[in-house]
Amino acid sequence: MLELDETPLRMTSQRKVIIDELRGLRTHPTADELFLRVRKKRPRISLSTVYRNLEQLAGCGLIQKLDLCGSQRRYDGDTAAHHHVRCLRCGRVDDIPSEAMGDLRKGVCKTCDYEIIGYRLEYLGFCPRCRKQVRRGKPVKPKPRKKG
Amino acid sequence: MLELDETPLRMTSQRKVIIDELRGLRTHPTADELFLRVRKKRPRISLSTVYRNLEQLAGCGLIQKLDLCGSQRRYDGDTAAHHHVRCLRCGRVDDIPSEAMGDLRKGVCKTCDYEIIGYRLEYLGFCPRCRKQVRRGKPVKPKPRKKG
DNA sequence: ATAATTGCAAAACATTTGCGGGCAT
DNA sequence: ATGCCCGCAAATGTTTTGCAATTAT
Repeated sequence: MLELDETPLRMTSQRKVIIDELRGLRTHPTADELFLRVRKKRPRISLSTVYRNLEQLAGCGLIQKLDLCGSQRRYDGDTAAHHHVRCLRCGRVDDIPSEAMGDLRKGVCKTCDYEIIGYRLEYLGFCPRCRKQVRRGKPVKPKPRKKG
Repeated sequence: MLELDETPLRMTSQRKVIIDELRGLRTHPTADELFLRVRKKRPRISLSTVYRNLEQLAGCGLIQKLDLCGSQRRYDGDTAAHHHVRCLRCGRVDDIPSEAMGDLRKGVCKTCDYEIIGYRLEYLGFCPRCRKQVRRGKPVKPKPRKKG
């Protein structure tokens, strides 16, 4: 597993607590959930520091930013590609172990223990127009920050 | 297809323009994208009216609220369940026609004409804890609005 | 020493809500 | 006439950013 001291990032205590806490969880917390936990160990830490670090750690490949349902982004200490289950009632998010993938019809999934109601599938790629732009070397820029 | 006059909603001109515009698009606009278009026909309409109507129309089943990648919610005039492709460069979202589902490996999808880079799969259901709550009749409430 | 990083405050964004007046029924 | 709905403005919730002080290198 990639470690903090193998990156260009400085090893601050805040950073270390953030990454340790995140890696110790299997629930893929939002930034503010993580903030509440981290604050128990470092009471003076700020929410911006948490956000900033999550961004940087994801940029270095030490953690993964998730873009799932819901209004808040979630973060994952496991950088391997895998899928997730989200609870429709409490919002908790867990991993789908690869062994469970065959077991995901309606009803209770034996391996992940969720009652599966449905799923959401979104493909990602380049539309016809952008394919050309990308081939011509124009960079992938997601969309200007506001006001067109 | 379900129509406006079959719902308890009043048939205001704003509402009609919103639903017509949305149904005429295949790109699943965000609220503000739709607002810009609708404003050409009704220059005095407000963004809140667009949001409020999208919410109500989705509640009545005339349109569909989408919860895809990205920071903004998108809306779909087609209420049938289906999947989507999102362009990683411009953010455009299109339908995946069901005939295309077999054609979605890496490379250019013949039917939808996107270059497919990957996909995102999220299962939805009830976690072990909430399963019990739901069985006891406790309602599905997503999470209190803020401040615990 | 120097440059990255922090905490705080404020800005930026996306969405929702309160209200008084207007319009569909 | 009733009350749903509109536009406007303000509030809310999430994430980002500017800045001066602090800290890892």
